[in-house]
Amino acid sequence: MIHPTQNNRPLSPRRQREREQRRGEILQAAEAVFAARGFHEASIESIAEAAGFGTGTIYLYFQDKEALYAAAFAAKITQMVAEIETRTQQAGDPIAALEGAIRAQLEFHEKHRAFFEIFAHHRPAGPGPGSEEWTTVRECLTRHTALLCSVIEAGQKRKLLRKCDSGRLAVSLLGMLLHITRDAMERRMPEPLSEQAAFVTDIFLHGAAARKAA
Amino acid sequence: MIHPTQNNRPLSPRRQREREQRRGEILQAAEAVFAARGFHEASIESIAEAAGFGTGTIYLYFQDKEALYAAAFAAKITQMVAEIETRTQQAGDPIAALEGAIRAQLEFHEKHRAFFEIFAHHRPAGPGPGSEEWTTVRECLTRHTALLCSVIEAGQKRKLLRKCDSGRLAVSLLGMLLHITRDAMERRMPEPLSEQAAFVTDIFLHGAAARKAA
Amino acid sequence: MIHPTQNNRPLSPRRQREREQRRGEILQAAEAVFAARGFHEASIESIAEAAGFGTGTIYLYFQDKEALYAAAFAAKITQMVAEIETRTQQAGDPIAALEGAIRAQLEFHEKHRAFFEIFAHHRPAGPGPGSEEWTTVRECLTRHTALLCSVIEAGQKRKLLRKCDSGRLAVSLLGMLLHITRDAMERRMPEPLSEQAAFVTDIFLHGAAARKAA
Amino acid sequence: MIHPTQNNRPLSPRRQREREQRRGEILQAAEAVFAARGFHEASIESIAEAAGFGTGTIYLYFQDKEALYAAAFAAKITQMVAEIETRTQQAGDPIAALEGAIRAQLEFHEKHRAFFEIFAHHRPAGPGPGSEEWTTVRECLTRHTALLCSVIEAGQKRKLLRKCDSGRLAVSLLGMLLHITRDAMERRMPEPLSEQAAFVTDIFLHGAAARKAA
DNA sequence: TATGAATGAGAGTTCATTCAT
DNA sequence: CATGAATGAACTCTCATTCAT
Repeated sequence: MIHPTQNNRPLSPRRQREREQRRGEILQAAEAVFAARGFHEASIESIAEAAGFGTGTIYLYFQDKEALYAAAFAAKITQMVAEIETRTQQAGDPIAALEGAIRAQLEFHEKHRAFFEIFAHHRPAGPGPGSEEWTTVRECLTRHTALLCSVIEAGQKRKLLRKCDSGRLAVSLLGMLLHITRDAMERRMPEPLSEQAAFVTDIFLHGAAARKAA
Repeated sequence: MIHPTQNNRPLSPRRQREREQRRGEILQAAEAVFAARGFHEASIESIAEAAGFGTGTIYLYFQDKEALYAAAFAAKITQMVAEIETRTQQAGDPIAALEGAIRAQLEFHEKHRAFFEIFAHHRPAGPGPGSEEWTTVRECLTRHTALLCSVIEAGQKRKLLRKCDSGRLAVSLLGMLLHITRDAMERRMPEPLSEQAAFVTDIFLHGAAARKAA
Repeated sequence: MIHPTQNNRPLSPRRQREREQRRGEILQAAEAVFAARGFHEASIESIAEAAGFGTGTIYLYFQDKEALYAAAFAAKITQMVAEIETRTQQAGDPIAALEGAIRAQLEFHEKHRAFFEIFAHHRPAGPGPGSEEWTTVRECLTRHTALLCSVIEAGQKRKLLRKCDSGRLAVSLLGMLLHITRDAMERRMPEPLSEQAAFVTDIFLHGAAARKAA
Repeated sequence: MIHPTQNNRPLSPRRQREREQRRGEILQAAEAVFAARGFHEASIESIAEAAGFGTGTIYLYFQDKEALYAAAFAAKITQMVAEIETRTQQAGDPIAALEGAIRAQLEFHEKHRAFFEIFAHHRPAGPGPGSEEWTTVRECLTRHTALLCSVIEAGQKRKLLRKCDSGRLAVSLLGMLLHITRDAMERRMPEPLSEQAAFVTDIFLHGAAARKAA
């Protein structure tokens, strides 16, 4: 995953650690700049400066701009997935886990608005031949969906959720979350996104149809 | 809406028609190229070539690249909204209208895969001060959401749908549709998207929760 | 001088006159636009519009933009030379003629400020191989200098002016006039240029040195 | 005055010197190309090539084409003013200083014919709001006139020159010098310009009028 | 290893000029 | 003759990437 140095002999653990350290700093700067300006508007130079390195240095750690972007992207998603996972594990039952996941994701979107803008707008270009840099990203996204899937499947096992393709359910739920966030941002809505967690959970579980009189 | 030629006196109907014709050709080419490559990667030259015109010609019809993009975008969305609207009007009751809208949109996504890529990915950057070219686009998107809203509200009036913020419902539904499409495309799923219409309708109406024994 | 039509057979006097008429209109528009915007900033289209013709029409009367510029330039200079000449002929003696010429030129500069800006700034590029369009212009400028020369020579014949190279004197005088105008314009001096006529005449005739006590 | 690199921390003296060096090379190339072709006809690419750099490099040293032009212009004028000043300081009395200034300027025109073309032709467009790049240029030109003024005023103090607006006198003299040069160049006169120094001095001091019998 | 000056391909855009109508 | 839509070469300027130090 790490951009290979010219020289292939193994780095000392010390070197290795330092390298990871620097890579991390760059990633963090990259995330901030990409989030603030978007992919095309963010220049390598500005990222380097933000990270406190020279321009050329970036290329010692990342193949090119796309790879850096993909790496930053992946790192962020990974972090989000982790946060969501933590929350689901704290829940007592599958329904609570689901609501936890929903809430966690909305909170994450909220805490990382700028990133979300990019996340929502500049994604890997189609399935295409796929520039291999995106592979990692796609894997992260897959893990994200998979996480929701497993929560849903847990609910299905306990007969709390309908028996139907959990993948489709996960994708649908995710779509709701993403678009609700996008909408809130486009309309600059002031109230916290997480306030919509209950609504989303409710709709996802019980639907929009009026309940028949019992 | 049409980029004015320097000269403001009215064109002969003949000229007028030809102008619209050419404008349309350019828009079509632009849509294809933008969809295939994305905004930044699409060059004006490639669009001009695709349209069978010289580079400079584009600028006789559109202020600049952004305006062209916005126009292509808006044209497409307008078309989609129209198709959905038609379908909802053919339906007998609000629930059928809802399913019609869902199906129509998925079919549209399917028929215009390439466009969808940008539709989903390169949207106006934030609500911001907005580079006025986007105003049209935003209006179209708003009309799209509004259309879904009105269908939902019709259902609410007939007590077929729950009484809750129709906007939120519309946004949620839209999110499901968008993300399901995205997912299908990213995974190059072969079966037609419209096959998922029933599923989406069902989930949207009745939710994912297991139904209590009646 | 007139840009040849495809067809070389002589035009009817009627046609001929109309042609000259149109050419004149274009020249006038060109002068105005060039003066207002400068050579490079003035577009053929704007000139055509100002003249009330189509863009292409310009090319029926002038080879290209440079030729048009040169023609407009020459026309203006010709006009200026004519005005100066008239004034010198009204004068009783060579000294008065000289002052008349000076005053006439300053007045012309003043009345045609915008033109002067261009006149002073965008002149034929060097002596170079000389793009033949400029020949006319150079001839006009030569006639201008020659006019001053003849006035000076008249003064010399009457022993009112020193016997020395009249050409050099003329060029020096012209330089004073041009630069005084330029200076006044650059400093946006409000008082009329022609007020400097007496000063220039005095300096040109008697020099800047203090006069010895007689 | 030097176009700042993004990074504002001070460069090492070494770097600093090299930077100045390169900047100088570019300026020199720019001067040559601008002089040969004029502002609009000179392309950045041609200047870069003449300087032996890549196109982009120019922009590391100058904001844009205008700034480069202004810088080249200003550098040259500064040099001219310096040469003239030196010469005036070597002179024993104001009259000799005046003649020195005249001779020095003519010599400079001669040595830098190509530059003179633009000096004389492409000056800042009007005083206008002024595209701030020109400020430097205007200051230089002002210093030039001021230098002549001070020489003239010295002469006036010693009663060697008439008591009259020194500014007007300076402008007049400058006009003579500029136009004499222009005329010589347009007519490709072979003899050195500096040969006209005595003539100009004489005319400027004593005028063109025939001297009354003493 | 880190740097950042240099690069140059490539972008969007303009406009003098042409030519089918 | 007159037109003005179409053209495309040419422009300025940017920025990802390289490489000598």
